Amino acid sequence: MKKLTPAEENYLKAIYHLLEEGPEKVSTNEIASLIQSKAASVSDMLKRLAEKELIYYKKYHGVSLTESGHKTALHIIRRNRLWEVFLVEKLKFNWDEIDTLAEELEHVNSPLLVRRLDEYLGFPKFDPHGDPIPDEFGELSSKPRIVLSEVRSGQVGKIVAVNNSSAAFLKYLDKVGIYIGAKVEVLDTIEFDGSQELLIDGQKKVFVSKEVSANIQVMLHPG
Amino acid sequence: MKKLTPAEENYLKAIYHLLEEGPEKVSTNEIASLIQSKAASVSDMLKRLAEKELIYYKKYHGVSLTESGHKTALHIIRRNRLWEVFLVEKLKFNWDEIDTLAEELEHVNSPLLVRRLDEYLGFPKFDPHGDPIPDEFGELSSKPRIVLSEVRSGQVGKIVAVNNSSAAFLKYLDKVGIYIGAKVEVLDTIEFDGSQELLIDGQKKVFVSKEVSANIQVMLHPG
DNA sequence: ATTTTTTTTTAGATCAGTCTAAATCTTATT
DNA sequence: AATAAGATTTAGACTGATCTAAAAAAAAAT
Repeated sequence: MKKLTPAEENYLKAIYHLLEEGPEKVSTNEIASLIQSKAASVSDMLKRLAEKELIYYKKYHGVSLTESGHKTALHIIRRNRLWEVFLVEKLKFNWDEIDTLAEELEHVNSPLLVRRLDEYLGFPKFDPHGDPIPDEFGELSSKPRIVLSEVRSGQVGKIVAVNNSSAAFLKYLDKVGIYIGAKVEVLDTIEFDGSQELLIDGQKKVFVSKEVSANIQVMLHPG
Repeated sequence: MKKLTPAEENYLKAIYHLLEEGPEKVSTNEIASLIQSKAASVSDMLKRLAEKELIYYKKYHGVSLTESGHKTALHIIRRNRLWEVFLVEKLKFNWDEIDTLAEELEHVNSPLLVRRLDEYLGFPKFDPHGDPIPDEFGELSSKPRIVLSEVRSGQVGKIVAVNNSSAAFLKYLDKVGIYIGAKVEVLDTIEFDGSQELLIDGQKKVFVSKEVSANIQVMLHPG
């Protein structure tokens, strides 16, 4: 486990996030578009990451993470999300201002610093976006929460939290029958605007905009 | 005031620190030895910094900071020292563990982040080493404190604080006649081990080890 | 005032990271 | 199955940052 450059860390993180969406391979172009670079640059980097045994890479056939790459990605994500908590909880940033800052802070790689920060923040389990924070061993301590807008059609989950507690928002949820603990199935996602058709508790169908679904946290495969 | 690379920031900071020692020009070799690189690398970088009008640079004749370079250096130092305070005050690091971490954190350059951090820390005026923290405008809010071990022979100052408040340390200071407010002149510094011969209040001569003098803060040119 | 020593700069390489443009491989279409 | 379309990789170039070795300039010593 040698030290990685910030660029290498960013690629790993991107691959992890793309794999999170479901597929077991991600393509060069997908990575390029996510990290806003060009396919040629990605190709280059993939060779380096493969050499370090952080990814499985077969030319022209996409990549996936090795055990080591997966663990490393989770450590990077851990740092990122702990800093996000710090920025929001301690420095009073809004949760929409923290992404670029956390992206920079996450590359300061000192296990001791991360441990102390974690402790200082009270060992938070979720970041301000509702995403889970991996523990010191790269383990997600609980079933991952996911934002409803990122749940794919056909998947079923349970609503566990909202990211926006304004009166207007909560009143709206109440009106359409969405509440914490409700079972929710995504029936359809409109690609054009990201809006979704939902089935609440197996009975009521509702249509919600992406602005709404992006503020609702879901736990997949509820018991 | 465009964004600088971490390397550029490190060079600026190094030049600033060397100029702080008194001279109005610093040499390529001095910089190289401070930042642990080679003269050739420094030469290269100096060209770039001169191009950006951060330093005055005349080949073979050393460098000094321009107004803009000076201000920039102070901003970098501000970030560095605020993070040092954070690491010690909030994350409970010892003041000897923070240097490399602060070196990395200082390169995250976001004015808003720095302002919020400053506020969160209660607008500290000195870092854990006793060095002053420049304000938002790059101004040192008070006469700079300096650690006694860094005072050169011949200079005179006033003792203003100690960094170590252990009973054993304070008892020792008392015994040799060192106290807060005492006038101190550095008569001699032994290069071998950094120990110093001091003249306290123009009367008493004492010999102190570097471990001792590194824990004593002095204000130069007392009134 | 030469010569020697030291310091500094240049020249030329290397590495990481990126790009554009061209070549190559895969996949979809006919 | 041949070809066109699309994705991916290579080739070659550039920037930033570094290095070693050689050349050049300044300072010190004779």
